[in-house]
Amino acid sequence: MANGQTQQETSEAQLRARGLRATPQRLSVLDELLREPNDVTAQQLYDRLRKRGNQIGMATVYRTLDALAEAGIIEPLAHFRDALCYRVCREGHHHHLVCSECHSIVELRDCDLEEPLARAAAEHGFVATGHHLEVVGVCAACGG
Amino acid sequence: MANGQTQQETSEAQLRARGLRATPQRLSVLDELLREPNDVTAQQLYDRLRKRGNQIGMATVYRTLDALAEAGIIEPLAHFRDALCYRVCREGHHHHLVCSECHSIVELRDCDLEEPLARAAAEHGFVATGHHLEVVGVCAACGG
DNA sequence: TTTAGTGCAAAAGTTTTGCATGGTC
DNA sequence: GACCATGCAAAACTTTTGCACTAAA
Repeated sequence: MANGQTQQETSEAQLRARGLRATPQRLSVLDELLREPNDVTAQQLYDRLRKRGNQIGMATVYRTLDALAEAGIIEPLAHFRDALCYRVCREGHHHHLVCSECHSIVELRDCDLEEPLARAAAEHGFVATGHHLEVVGVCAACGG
Repeated sequence: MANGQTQQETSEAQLRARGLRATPQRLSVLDELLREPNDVTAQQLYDRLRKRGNQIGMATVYRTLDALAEAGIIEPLAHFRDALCYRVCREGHHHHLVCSECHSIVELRDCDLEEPLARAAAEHGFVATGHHLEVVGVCAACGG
């Protein structure tokens, strides 16, 4: 990491900064999310953590994901009908390019929709608080 | 309607055009969706239909929603974590402005993202097949 | 008459909750 | 030591499925 901190120290600091206790379970969930570039479901996380030998319960996975999402450390994404997915928030606002075949994800940077959308929202009496843009397509590996 | 057809006739034609049988249940689901400007869940639809005296089972509501969505007559939207929502497809591609308080929806027309997004996707080896843009905000009624 | 669609009830899957226990600050 | 977090099991929900029955074409 940039200044010599281990990733774990960073995660701990991140949790404490939001008033959350840095428990082993939370750190392992965050750790697992950090090594996963794509979205994962609570069930997938649970399975991977157990496979890695982590002692954690399903309910804790859900409660942890809720807490992390509330703290803005991860984001919940609901693009697939079966279950809610989560992924860590990388720096900055960005959008996703999702493969409809394999669910792999590419980040699209440089979002310049903020202003025009805020204006469009205002025209309808809304105060825009955010937006989600998701481009669906077929990736090269899947025959795009 | 434009040419003297009743709405029911239109719905029937719409179903038949997709090779679906025009059953009373399907027509009532479509009818209920047509009078609802915002997204509704399967459960909400079921409740309203029963309250209106319609004889329909929950499984049929789900199967009907699947069939209508597959036929492109309605669209499934997954912005809330609790359940999948559906709404009829109005003409043309457009986006939604959703109130995070009351879930009410305003349509945003004039989407000019098609080309730039296709280009951005191509840069990552994707063939873009579509996109979803959703602006979240607080509507006037909810104190926006 | 053929075949798709329906209803019911049971099942599958996801997410939440109650409560006693344990760990963090 | 106070209080938050965890684990387990049970519950609550959403959605799917099997199967016999009904109705659309």
